[in-house]
Amino acid sequence: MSQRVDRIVERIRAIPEGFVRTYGDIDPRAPRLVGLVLSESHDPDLPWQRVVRADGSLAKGDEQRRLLLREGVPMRGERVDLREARFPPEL
DNA sequence: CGGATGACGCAGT
DNA sequence: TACTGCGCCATCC
Repeated sequence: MSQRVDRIVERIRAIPEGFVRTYGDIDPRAPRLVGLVLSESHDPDLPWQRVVRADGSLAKGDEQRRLLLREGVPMRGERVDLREARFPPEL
């Protein structure tokens, strides 16, 4: 796989429990690729539920919502409260 | 070598 | 807030 994909996987792995990051935080130039990687990966150690859209909405609906609530991620309705739960993007 | 396609982002309306 | 259009990058055809 490309090193770009490796970087994406690394960054997803690095998201701590109770926090989330957006597709754009993980790869600003290719957010859609982030989604593709997640959809293809079957790795149980990849915390896929911690990757959300830029507005806090969830790509995987209810299941994702349950998992996030279970690890204490603050929600506002159907979306994650990013002001509280966003893990800082690297500069 | 185009063209379409995704767990998307952003600006404009 | 919702919807639209266009940009983005690796892949697949």
